[in-house]
Amino acid sequence: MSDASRSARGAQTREAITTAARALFLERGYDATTMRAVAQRAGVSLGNAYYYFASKDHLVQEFYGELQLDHAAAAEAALDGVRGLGERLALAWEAWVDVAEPLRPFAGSFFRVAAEPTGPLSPFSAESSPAREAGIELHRAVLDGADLALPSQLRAELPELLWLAHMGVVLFWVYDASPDAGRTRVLVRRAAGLIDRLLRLTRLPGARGLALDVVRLVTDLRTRPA
Amino acid sequence: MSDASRSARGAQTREAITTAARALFLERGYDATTMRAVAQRAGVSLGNAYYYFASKDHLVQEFYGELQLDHAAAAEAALDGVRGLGERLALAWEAWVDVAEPLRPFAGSFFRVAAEPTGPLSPFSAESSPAREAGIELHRAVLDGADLALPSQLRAELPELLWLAHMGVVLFWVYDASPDAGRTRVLVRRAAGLIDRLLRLTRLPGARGLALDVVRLVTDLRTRPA
DNA sequence: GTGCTAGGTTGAACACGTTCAACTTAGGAG
DNA sequence: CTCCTAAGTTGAACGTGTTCAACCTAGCAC
Repeated sequence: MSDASRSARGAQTREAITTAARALFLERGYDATTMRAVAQRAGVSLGNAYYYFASKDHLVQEFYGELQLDHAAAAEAALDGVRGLGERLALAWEAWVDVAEPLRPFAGSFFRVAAEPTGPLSPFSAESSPAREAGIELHRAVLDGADLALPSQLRAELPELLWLAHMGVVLFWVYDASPDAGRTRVLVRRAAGLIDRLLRLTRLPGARGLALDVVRLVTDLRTRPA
Repeated sequence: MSDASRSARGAQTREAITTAARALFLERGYDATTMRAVAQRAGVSLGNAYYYFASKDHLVQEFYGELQLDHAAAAEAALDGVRGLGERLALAWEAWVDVAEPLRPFAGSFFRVAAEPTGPLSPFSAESSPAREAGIELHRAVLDGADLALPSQLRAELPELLWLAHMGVVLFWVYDASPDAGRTRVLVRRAAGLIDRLLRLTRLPGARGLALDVVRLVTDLRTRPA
């Protein structure tokens, strides 16, 4: 068996499992979906599902990765030609709400899994490092395309700070039960505008010192490891 | 059997269960502690434990309530005679870090339980309403004792906003693996100072409008229910 | 053809959280 | 005393996520 066909055998089974999992998660939600049901619909044995996914939690990581890619693509398309930072931020975050919409039915259970600090799905875990880097990179792109001059120290930290703010938006979204995530959409649009204005305020001497102290705090906390 | 003695019988069993649970959580952590082990150490049957606590999750709610009371008492003592808002906020939050320290070993698992949006332990759930109100009340007291004049609209929303910020601190603390929660202590002390300065900035006309728009966003989001 | 190996596959078994129908006990009513 | 009710108590049973020793299969070396 060649490398290609050897891995093809495995890849096919793996895909069957993710397909079955996606369908069942959407039908019944995360908790009500059993590993046995996933395995059965995928046409494999229970043990075999665990050969490809170390745990039920790892199944959702698959969707998390897809979400990242979809968001990056949607954001890039939406941002084309837009220069204002507030508008760019709003569009990027709204794009996330759009692509994440299908996951809403089981967002809660998904989040409970992600919340485990030592778990593989935690946004701060080593296993999530690629996703985290991609998220920060996306916010760097939001900034790069904007026509807003900022103090360089602040500017350097801003991609990560905006990503953190985005994680806050995600948190809000998880708890948001309004139709079509309407409250999250309100939050996103107006918060983006407020952040824009807040950043412009750093031109004032008083506010500038405060902003730089915020940056200093963030860097200090990062360079003070466990 | 009088009401008092009737409930006394139950209360005694209930206390035996919480005592056993506390000991086992500290010894082994949340996940490694089984309901069977709790029941056995408490000297009751497995089913009986479920007569007093609807689920394993509900066991930790007991500690959460105690934590609230301890925090309120510790904060009140620490704040006596202190007038500066930044210092009051720092002391109140540091008091929380102190009283929460014993829970650190299983804070992660505890948090995973609390993170479930529809779960009883979520800080936004109806079941947590008393704890949430108490937390907001504590921050109102922090503000009441401070010698800082603020726009009234902002002032009215501030207790809840500071409580939300405190939830953010708790979030950071959950993910903080540094010895004695050192990073959280750094965050708390310096963030409190920054918040103080930020609030003073609202005296500037430019910043004031921004602050009031933040307040407006918060109230809009609250008055736009699911 | 005959091994050999590594990747793939299986289902029984385990420990767990949770449920529930049955049982026991305490105290008041007659 | 005897009954009655509500509170309290029990452990077997269920469904779950996860593990594991055993097994199978495809390709390669000879």
